[in-house]
Amino acid sequence: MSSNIRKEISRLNPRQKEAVLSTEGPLLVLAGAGSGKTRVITMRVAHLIERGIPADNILAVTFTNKAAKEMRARVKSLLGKRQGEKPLISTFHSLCLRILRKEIEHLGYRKDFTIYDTSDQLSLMRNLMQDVKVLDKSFKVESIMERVSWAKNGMAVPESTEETEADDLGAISTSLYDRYQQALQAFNAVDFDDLLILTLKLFKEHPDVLKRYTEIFRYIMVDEYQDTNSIQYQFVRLLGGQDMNVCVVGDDDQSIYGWRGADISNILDFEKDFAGAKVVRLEQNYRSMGNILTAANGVIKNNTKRMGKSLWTERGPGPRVKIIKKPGVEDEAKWVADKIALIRYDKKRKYEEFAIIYRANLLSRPFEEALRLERIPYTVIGGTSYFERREIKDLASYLKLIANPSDDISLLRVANVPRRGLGPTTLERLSNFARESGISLFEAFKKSSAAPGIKDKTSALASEVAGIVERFIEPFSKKGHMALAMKELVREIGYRDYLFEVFKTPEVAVKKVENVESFIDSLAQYEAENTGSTLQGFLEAMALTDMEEEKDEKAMGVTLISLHSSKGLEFPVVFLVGLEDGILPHKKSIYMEGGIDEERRLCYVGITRAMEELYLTHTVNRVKYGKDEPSTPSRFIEEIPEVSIEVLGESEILSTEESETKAKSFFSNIQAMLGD
DNA sequence: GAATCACGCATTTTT
DNA sequence: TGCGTGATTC
Repeated sequence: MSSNIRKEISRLNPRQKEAVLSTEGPLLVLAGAGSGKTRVITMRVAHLIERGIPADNILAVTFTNKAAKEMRARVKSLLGKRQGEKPLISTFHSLCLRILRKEIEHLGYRKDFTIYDTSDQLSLMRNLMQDVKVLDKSFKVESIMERVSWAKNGMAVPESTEETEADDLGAISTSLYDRYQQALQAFNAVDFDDLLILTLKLFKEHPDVLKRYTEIFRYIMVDEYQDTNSIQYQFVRLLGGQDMNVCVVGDDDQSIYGWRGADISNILDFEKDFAGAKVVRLEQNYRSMGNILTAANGVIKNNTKRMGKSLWTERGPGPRVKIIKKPGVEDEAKWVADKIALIRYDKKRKYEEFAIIYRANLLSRPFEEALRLERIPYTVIGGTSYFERREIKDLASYLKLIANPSDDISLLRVANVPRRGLGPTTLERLSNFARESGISLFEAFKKSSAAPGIKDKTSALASEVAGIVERFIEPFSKKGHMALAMKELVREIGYRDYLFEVFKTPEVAVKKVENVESFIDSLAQYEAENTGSTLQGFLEAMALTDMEEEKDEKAMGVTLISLHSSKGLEFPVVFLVGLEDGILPHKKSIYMEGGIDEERRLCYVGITRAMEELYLTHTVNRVKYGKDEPSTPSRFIEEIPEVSIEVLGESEILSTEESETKAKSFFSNIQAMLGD
């Protein structure tokens, strides 16, 4: 049965094999783009199991659910008949949640805490700002929340922020930091940051607990190590224990999340930080043709702080990378659309084989228009296009409240949903009442008749809300009856009518009602799939995994995607568009320390998405916020070795390379015809 | 409470 | 330029 794995391993290249077989001690696998990284990780897991390591002692950590899911599937198929062996493959956040659910009482928290997602965080912060009366328009809740998050993660404020307001923003953020954290505790809630921070705290303050986990997770693997922040780094170190059988896999050249806390020095300093570490470089690329790799290597070698790596391939050089200059954005977009139509016809490619990749989502517009004009199907990935799921949030807040009545933020959210006459003034008064009496808002709702300034009628409404919540606690705790309870809840609060009342256009309202239905369905599905299903469990799954993720895979037509989201994907034909100074590198990054380097990595990520053909486009004039402004080609274009590129002028459609092959085939066709 | 207007803002994104 | 937000008005 395990010969299957051995056979698979024998097919690996020498470097890959080394990475798979080096199981003891710290190991850094520098996995270049397209070097078969996932293959190596999954095979390493399989190999450990085959070697007799109990699956329970193996942990693989990823950043996204998608990555975890894929890895699980691949390990499963590798293990063949030994599928009963299930190593833990999880995201950082789910792993920490798992640990906290068991251990958080060591830190003085309650076990049944609620998880606050980004929008909960923002509502909470908004409330706090109102309390402190810093509802100064000059500061966005988002920027304050961002600062607080940095502080929580022990991160220094980035150098570049404009000095003047930086101090004020900093001061306000620090003043809100404590209040925010206290509020979370009072609401029996933790945010995404806390999941990691508290677990780290737990390990630091309770060596006995840490010891238990180091004894369980004897072999650890971390994917996308270049994206780890300081907390995650410390977490990995601690969990590594004495043995330090820690294998981190990543690519410093693809570190593009510095702006949200990822610390590239984690991977750069790995050898120094983990004594006796071994480094394996995966440089053979199985994705791209030679010229594309030459271009990628040429660009990235201009970064100074890096481990050093050069991609190569056994495939031929392939066509050269084309550089296209167009007068304006419409010309650029039209050219790309035309080119796609042409290549599709000439080379019998599917639309799905093309991608248009840009630095910022707002650059997608002209391309969407050009594609629509030519009737070319496309899918835009990411951006704000995801529909506003207000209805889901509303209902989820009810559920959160039922699971945890101390959750003031959720109560505030649903108090007047559907509208029942509990306006801002009433909520303000009840909040004050709660604060002064040292009780939760929920308790205040129940005792609202005692609150100052609340009329009897209003008080009745408030206690009715509390009543609904209380009445549903029991039905939701009954095994296998949650979906039913949910339906009942929707009916009881008259949520459908509310949706039709709020959304004027019936089509929109119908859509919303459908979303509600599918939300109930997903709850039913959750119940069906999980034997020990609980409301808390469902809410967790909801917070930690995107319920909609399943359907984004069936992207149809040409893919339009940002550079960031394109990481990890590949396409036969890639158009990297808007390659101009100010866009890539982005003008805001220019003044940030290490900003240009990160932009260069972004460019590298873009280039390495292409398998066969790569087109880099830029314009002479670009419309920016309505105004036409002259643009300069990206400095990164100059860094591409000339041997690998061919520059097309403003009016050319075909490169000389392409004209030549076209001419050749034209002549051979003529000859064939004459021969007949 | 809804409709309208003026204003300001405008990378990148996952859990 | 175009969108989303918050204020203003009926």
